[in-house]
Amino acid sequence: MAARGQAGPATIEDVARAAGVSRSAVSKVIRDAYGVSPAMRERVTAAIERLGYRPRVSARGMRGKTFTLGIEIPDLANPFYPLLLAGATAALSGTPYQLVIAPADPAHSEGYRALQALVDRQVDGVIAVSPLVEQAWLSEVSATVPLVMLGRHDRAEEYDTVVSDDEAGALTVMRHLFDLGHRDIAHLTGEPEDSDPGFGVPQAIRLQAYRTAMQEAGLGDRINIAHVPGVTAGAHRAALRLLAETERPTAIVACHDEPALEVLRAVADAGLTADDVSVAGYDGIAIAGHPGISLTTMRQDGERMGRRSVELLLERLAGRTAPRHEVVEPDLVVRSSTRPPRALGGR
Amino acid sequence: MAARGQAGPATIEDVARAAGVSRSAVSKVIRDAYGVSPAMRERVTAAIERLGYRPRVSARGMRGKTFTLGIEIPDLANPFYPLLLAGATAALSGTPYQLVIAPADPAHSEGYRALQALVDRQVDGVIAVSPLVEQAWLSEVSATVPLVMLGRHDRAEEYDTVVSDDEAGALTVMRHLFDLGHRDIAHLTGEPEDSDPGFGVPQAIRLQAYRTAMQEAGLGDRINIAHVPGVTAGAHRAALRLLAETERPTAIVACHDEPALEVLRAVADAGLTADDVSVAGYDGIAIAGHPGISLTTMRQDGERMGRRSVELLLERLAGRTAPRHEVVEPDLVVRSSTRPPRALGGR
DNA sequence: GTGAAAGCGCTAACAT
DNA sequence: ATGTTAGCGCTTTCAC
Repeated sequence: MAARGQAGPATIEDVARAAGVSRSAVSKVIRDAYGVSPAMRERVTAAIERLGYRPRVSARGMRGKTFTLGIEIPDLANPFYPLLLAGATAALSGTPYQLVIAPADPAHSEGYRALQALVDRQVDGVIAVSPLVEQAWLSEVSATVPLVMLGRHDRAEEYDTVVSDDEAGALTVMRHLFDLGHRDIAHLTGEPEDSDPGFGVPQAIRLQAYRTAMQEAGLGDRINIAHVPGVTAGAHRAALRLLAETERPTAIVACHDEPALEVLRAVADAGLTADDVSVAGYDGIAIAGHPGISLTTMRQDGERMGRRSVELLLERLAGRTAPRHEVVEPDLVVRSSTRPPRALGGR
Repeated sequence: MAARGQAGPATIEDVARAAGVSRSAVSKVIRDAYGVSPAMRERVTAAIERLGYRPRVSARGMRGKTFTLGIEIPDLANPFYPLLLAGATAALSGTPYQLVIAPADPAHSEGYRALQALVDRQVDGVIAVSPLVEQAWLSEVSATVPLVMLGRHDRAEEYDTVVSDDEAGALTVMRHLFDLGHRDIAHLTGEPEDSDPGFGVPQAIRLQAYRTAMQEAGLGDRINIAHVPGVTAGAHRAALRLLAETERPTAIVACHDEPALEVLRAVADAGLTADDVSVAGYDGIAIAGHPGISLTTMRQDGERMGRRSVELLLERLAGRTAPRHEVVEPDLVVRSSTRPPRALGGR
């Protein structure tokens, strides 16, 4: 497919020579800019084809765009994130842009590194999913390149945001449990430092909603929060501890689905069932719908969130300057992991 | 953190001026090349810090390396792939290289597009996970940049490969089922075109191993293969069909875990249990260990595979020229989804 | 040990 | 409509 002339891949120069035209002519053709006769376009295209020419993105980058959009993602192992990617990729198909992902270990607040790596590579736009980077730093980054912060509730003037309505979502879960008759509801989440930096991390919002809901239901004294470092990894043990309490909660709400799965595992390991303790998660990952799991959860439309993020970026590249802040509504998916508490005669 | 002088981010020129040295001096410092006095290094470092200078990767790319390794991955939704990424990322920490991921929809044989996008971006090395691209094309690519093909069994002189021993793995699953007493074992896999292009796609190897095992067990006439387009999406329906057969199989082996989960769902939906039909998958994804799932599977060490791929790339960058082909052994994980067939008195 | 200068492959402003 | 040319920010000889 690529027939090279001499050393290394063909350059724009090679194409120009082969087609008997100038470099700028070739450049115009590949960018389909104004001012090329059909005849010339024809010859150039043929030469490009024949030489298997591919423009070097680095070289283009020096003069402007790289046609690359970057997204920084923590923990690809959480099945919610690939949904964002699917949406983002879909929104990009048909455009000349390519999406590249920079993975970032959330544990070490590596978001900075990954985001910086993307910026260093001259991406034309970035999406950040890291919850734990400073707002000021993000503003600084967005002076260089359009930025969308995905999944955090703090708004800034400099960059766009896309979030799900975590407060409404978390309140909906609580209402669902109250409606079933639950009163002793525990909440399982990460370390306080991780959920409190003040810039509206989803887990922090959901935790606060839990508190509010309990208070307003007059259950302030039954508030029971398990802060566990490395939520997903620690959820199993933390849940076992909750289940061993003398006043065992009748329901456990986890800050998202991954730890919720661990809670379900703990319930099973403790020899209990959904009749003994109800479990709810958050995100609506696919496996929650499996009959063996059947986890009640709030579904977030990750695909839509990813898609919107890309669209906001494309708008910026098209010239928009006013910030936009999108909110996506989640919806409750009730499954058999939540049932009335036993005392009320579970079904 | 970044105090800019005038317009746009600082360049090497700005740093040179600020430190009162030449551009090449700065260049030497940032690459820590030979020939810089401690005094100069000191001043330059200070200036870099003060200006918040970051070398543009595009500019560096024009003269040589981009310090970027690319990996092309189909279907991030399959939890096996993030394992590869975790391994790859881990192997890269401490090196000056950054990993970028190019997602590729496997359905459209988009591997070409994603891989090409990476090459266009001048990555210093690529890992390809796409099973369906032509060997010849890969060889061509590897003339430009070191390439590791991950998860395919065809060997080439031009590039390195990392695979798991799929034949041994698939045979092990079959032996496990035979040992339990199963004879009517069905195999669920993708479309023949997807598994047969001749370059050793894992699914094709596993399918062949199934055939071989059945033949050698004298069960050639009970071979029962369901080829379903879009395995994961189609597995549920295909499984229901298998379960409705008059000579219903006592065991179903799926080509990997994702479709196996769908088979489990189908078993439940048909009102059956693991006592009626055993199910096995392949890959050893985490959820297979959940009590609600408990899927028997062959575990592949994805983390190790990702790590080795990166290491092979780094070796190439360090000068190795002879191709290397690594094989990683999978191991059987027995769970409650496989039991003796009912006729034998399943416990 | 340090700096001057020549490119790397493109794009875009400017001739023609 | 087409070609000429001046950089973009860096690395890398090669003099000093």
